[in-house]
Amino acid sequence: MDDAFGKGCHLHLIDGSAFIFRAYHALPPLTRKSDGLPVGAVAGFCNMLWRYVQTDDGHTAPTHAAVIFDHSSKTFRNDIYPAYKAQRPEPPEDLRPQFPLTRDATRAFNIACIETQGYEADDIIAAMACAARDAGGTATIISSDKDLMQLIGDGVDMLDPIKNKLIGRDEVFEKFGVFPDRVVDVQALAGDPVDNVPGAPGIGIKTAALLIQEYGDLETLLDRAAEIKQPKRRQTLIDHAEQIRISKRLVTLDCDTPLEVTLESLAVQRPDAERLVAFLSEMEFRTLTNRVAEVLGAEAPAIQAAPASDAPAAPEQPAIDASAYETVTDMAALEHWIAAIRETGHVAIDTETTGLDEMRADLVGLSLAVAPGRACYIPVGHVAGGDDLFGQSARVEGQLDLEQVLAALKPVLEDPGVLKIGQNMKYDWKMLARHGIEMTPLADTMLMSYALNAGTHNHGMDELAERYLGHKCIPIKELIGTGKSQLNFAQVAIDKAAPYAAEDADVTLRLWQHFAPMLPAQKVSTTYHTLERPMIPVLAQMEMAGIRIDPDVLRRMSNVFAQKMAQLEDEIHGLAGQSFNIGSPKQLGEILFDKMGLSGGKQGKTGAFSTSADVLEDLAAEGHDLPARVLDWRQIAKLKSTYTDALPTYVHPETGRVHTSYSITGAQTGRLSSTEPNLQNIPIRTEEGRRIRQAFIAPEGYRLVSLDYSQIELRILAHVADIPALKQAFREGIDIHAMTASQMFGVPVEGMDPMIRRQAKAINFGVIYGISGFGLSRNLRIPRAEAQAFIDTYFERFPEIRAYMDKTVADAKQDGYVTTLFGRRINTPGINQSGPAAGGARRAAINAPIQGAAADIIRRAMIRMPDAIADLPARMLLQVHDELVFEVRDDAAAQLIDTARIIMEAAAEPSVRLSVPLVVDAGQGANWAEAH
DNA sequence: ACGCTCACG
DNA sequence: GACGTACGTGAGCGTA
Repeated sequence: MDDAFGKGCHLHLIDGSAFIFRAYHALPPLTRKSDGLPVGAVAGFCNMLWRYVQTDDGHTAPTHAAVIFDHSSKTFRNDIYPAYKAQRPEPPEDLRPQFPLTRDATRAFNIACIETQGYEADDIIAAMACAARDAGGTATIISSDKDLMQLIGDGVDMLDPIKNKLIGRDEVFEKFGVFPDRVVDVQALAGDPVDNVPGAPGIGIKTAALLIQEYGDLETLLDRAAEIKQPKRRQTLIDHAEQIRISKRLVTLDCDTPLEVTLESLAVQRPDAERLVAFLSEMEFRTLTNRVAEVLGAEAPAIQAAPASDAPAAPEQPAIDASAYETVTDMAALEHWIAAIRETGHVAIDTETTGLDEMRADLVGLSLAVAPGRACYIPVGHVAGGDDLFGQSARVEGQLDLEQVLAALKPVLEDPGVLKIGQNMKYDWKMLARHGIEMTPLADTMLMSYALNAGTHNHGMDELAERYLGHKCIPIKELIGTGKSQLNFAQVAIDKAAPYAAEDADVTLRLWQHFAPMLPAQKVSTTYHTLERPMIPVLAQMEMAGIRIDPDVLRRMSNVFAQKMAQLEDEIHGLAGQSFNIGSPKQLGEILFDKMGLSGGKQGKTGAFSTSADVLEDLAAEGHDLPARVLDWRQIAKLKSTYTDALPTYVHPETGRVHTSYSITGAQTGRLSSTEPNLQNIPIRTEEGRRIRQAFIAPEGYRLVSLDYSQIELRILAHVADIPALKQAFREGIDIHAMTASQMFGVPVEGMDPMIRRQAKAINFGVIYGISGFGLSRNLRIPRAEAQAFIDTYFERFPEIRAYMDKTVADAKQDGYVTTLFGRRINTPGINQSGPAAGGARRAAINAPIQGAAADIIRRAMIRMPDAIADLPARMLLQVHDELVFEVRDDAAAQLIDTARIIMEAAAEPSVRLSVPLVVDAGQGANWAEAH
């Protein structure tokens, strides 16, 4: 280990957040050439760090150093005084993605990177300065922040990095009129408008210093306020004594902030030349890369403005060898791995569990990887294969205790300076969150693949390993078997489990190394960092929250449905003249078309008759009763089996709620999908189905709130295709379908025939889907020629739409992908095919940027939502593509609606300034039916 | 395992 | 002129 921190040691504490903001404002908004990622602040930050590392101007050189960052805007000070820093504007959009990069930069410089949830950088700096002094060493704070000046004293000084000027007691007196030990008293009186520290009205630094000089300290002053001669000043101090005391607590930095690292671990290390140069060249900082390379004697890789699409030459890597992994069975070995993680600054992690449902499964083991081929498995929950008489299985000997392992790993898993890499991180995040560990920061190879390859292939690990590493993973089936006799992972022998599990971590790490440089090269860094990765904790928390349902409501409905179905069954069998399985399309087809001789065509490969609702509706319209009854029966059967019967089986035994799972990569367009159960397809279109939503309820004292975007896809179309008529209609807030009908058929919007409006609506939707005459004719049940005539008229009236469609398809053909307004990339393989498949690919390409942009917008809203509603007694529970559902305490529903609406309506900004407004409708009630 | 049907946006 | 077709999902059921 490092030597103890003590006499002769000198600690430098660099105020990272101040560095970032200064760099951001000092420099023009630079972007990375290859992909447009904003990097101005990172560039300035790196330059400052480099200058700092290089400078040796006689000021005591540090033996230890750390860069300290603010972690989040909410700190314990908000509990003391809610308005603290409240009016502070959000950091600019182009700065935000740079925050994590500045952490990366710090690590690349081989300097410790420190931040703590709930504390400001200033608090950590104070605690570390105290610790350094208490240990007999000294500290220098690299900052010019006046709030830190109170810390100056014996053994602690400050250095303004811009002026390169030392700030000591005299400089503080110059600024505050008091010495450092009384600075907080002056600040408490004077307040600080920038941070919203109230202080005493009408008293500034000058007056405050005068008062403190006269009375010695703040408490004495307040006690003896009555003696003050000036009447106004006297009254102010008496009236605002409490406010002044609060102000003092706000500005005071104490030594008690918990530190998550030891001073010893901050020993100054020479930057690893290769790593630093690699980082700088990835950022494409040409000048600095060359300079650093020269000074440190490393080779500067050539920076390409537009890297070739073929994969860069991969460094030599050890082959994947499942027998080479370590099984960790004692704490000393675990500590070794933790040290290795701290050394590399990243770790690939994978959890093994007893099942796929992360709300119910138990942890069986964890695997870690720090470098290719360097991985381990930590078994914690393996049991002997056979059950005993009581169905209990014995825990296998020689495993570490789960809680002990997690306690040891927690600091590093929550350390903002250590990147946690996973494949489908949401799963592992939830597993660990159930044990009180909230991993951050995160990288997810599945999401990286999605950002790069959506539309091309799926993003499961086995598939990625095969495609990108040329490696076939050990199939899980080899361990647990298949079918009825399938084991759970806990029952797998440790010597079989370890190679499999550790391999997963190893593969994940290698995939991360493979994908990381491709993100910037393929220009999807911003998508990954702003639209994919931040979804992990947001969705994990929604899923863990779950939504309450009332099983009794569903059971009653189910009984009613059962009776109705029995009744209809009798009727249908009577009409058919025989008994048959109505649920079998095959048997139904035979009854309808063979036995009864109705007209209807054959379908598809199987040669079976189609009995889809379309067909049955046509038959019913011709006056046939049987198909009409079958339609009724099917509707009820669907509601019963898929909803009223199935939903209660998903109620979690402990939470009493239903926890869906969202797939971030489930849809090609950026939409989420929802499984087990799918809560994105709960009925609403028919009255009977809609009632199922009454079973989705809020607990006593709470309400459900639903907010949904109105016509978001048409609005996006209006914007991206730049259609003046459509944009104007949205700006004026008029009925968009009526407007379309009016334009097409030349009828006034007032008193419009509902049928005409319906047709226009169908066309509007058709456009979004890549309209065809055939599709429209079928949807509207009108002759194909008529439908085609509608479409022709539509394109005449709105020529910009055709231009947009043609351009989108042309882009797709040329690039092999389309992009959304926010830069999401959706690949379009098959766009250059010929034959029938080409039509489908073409329509998908037209639809993807529209559906995808809508998905991007609601993702942006969701990512901002937790912070926005943090102070409300409310939780976000569900997302249904253009709708968000919340649970909120009765008294705060209105406030939640206000807040969430603002976030949703402004979600595109500031990345994209839409030329049409986004409008959000809101509702609330005791259940989802009422809220909608 | 796969196709059909149908629930949603 | 023919091909086929609205875009994106997931679940339950019947059939092979």
